[in-house]
Amino acid sequence: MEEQNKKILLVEDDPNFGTVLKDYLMMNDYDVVHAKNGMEGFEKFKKDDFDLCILDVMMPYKDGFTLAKEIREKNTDVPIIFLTAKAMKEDVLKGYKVGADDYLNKPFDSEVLLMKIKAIMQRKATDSVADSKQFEFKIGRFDLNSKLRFLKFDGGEPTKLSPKENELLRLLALHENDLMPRELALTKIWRDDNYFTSRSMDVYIAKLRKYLKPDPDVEILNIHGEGFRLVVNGND
Amino acid sequence: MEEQNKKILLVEDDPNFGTVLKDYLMMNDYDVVHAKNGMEGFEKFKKDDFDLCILDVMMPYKDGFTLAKEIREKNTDVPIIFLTAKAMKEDVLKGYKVGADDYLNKPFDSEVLLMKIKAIMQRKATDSVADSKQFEFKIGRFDLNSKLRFLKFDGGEPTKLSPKENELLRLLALHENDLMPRELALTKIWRDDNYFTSRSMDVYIAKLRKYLKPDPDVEILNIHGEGFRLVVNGND
DNA sequence: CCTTTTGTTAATGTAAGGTTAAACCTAATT
DNA sequence: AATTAGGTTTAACCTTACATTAACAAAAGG
Repeated sequence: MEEQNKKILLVEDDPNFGTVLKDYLMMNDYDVVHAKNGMEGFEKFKKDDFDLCILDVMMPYKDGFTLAKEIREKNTDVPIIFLTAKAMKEDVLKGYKVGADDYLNKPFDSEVLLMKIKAIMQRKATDSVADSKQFEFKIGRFDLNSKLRFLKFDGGEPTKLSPKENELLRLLALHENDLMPRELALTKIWRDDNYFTSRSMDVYIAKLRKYLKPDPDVEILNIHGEGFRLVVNGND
Repeated sequence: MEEQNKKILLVEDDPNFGTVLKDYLMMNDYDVVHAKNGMEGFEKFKKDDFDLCILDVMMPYKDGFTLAKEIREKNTDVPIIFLTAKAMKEDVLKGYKVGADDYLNKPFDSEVLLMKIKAIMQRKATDSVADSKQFEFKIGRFDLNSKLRFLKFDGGEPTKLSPKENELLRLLALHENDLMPRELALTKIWRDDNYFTSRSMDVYIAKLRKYLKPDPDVEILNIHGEGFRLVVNGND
């Protein structure tokens, strides 16, 4: 099979500008889905898998940041580029906190945008080839469905997991029996590594341990100063 | 564990601005090497491993782009951020072509730079997990897993090792049956060779001997004034 | 011997992790 | 507008893990 075009979600309320941009991107071999506001953007995001999101910051109903946060809850990896008219410092900072990959001030040159897109895609390509699209895990007698965010014990009633619980358990599961470095979880899930996020993470470890208690063969061990290790005994 | 600070190469010809920026970065826990021009920048780059390069574009003798190209020839991965006074489109494009990770126009807000650095480092954090060196050793009837920091006797329950215990035993294992000079451990693990670190090391030797007691064929011998020797009897 | 080096144990101080509850925030509902 | 609910962060307090230092005993080696 030939290489699939990259899919871009473009959320931009200005119909003229949006359409022009969409056409321009499509001319450059990207598949583009254009949403006219934050609401619609989120709906479309849920329905499909995108390689990149380009979000206007100022939109009616739901601004770009809010949308980005919702997107991040569903998907921690997809790159996000913000478009903004004003280059307010707080806005930029806010953007990076939500996990922006880049930032563009309107009006911008479309070629520049194209280069940024290329650069980001390249990073993704080299970056996380490995930690792929894996969403289902067997953890001892548990089944974790990371896409639907639930945890089942012995095929019984599923326990719902919050986004953070889910992401953390997923990261641990990806490294089953191996070290999952603190730093990794903090940068990937919390997008910041400081005293508070670190404490927050500990709180979540406690929650997960509680969830995992039913199976005595499953445990989360700490490696002092390094990180955590999800071990499943009895299958070695 | 002594978490290593990230190392940044800063190449900036304006002495005032360069110094201020360097200090600011160092205050934020980065190790910064400051070069005053492209030539010097490349020399310093070759001499060390950096996690990030911040290059001024306009510099005498060798501009930022040329330097970036040379850096890319040596290292395809290290992230590069360009600083530039003028926001010429061609420059931006040129930058991305050379493989820039980001682009900042002077004057810029230092907090913004900090966020960009963080964002870039986060992206990098993902792939650095995998690199496997030598972490597993068989020592008589023991198995040392130096990555997960545990020691197993006869495949039984693993004993957890502290970072220092682990490093020291690993060094001994690397020199199994051979002399492991005091000085080596002190400079590699304690990063200082004086009376106190030396005594500290002796304390750790005592701890290791205790751990290794279960196997009578394994012992740590002292070579007076020289160092220690991890010997495994019965397999020669 | 008698000085230096090493062996060992215990005491101390600090940092990291564990746990629980309260505070906070935002979205959804009344 | 006020309330509620879910999710997350912050705070407080406690426990455990580590590394260093001190103190004293025992070997080594000139």
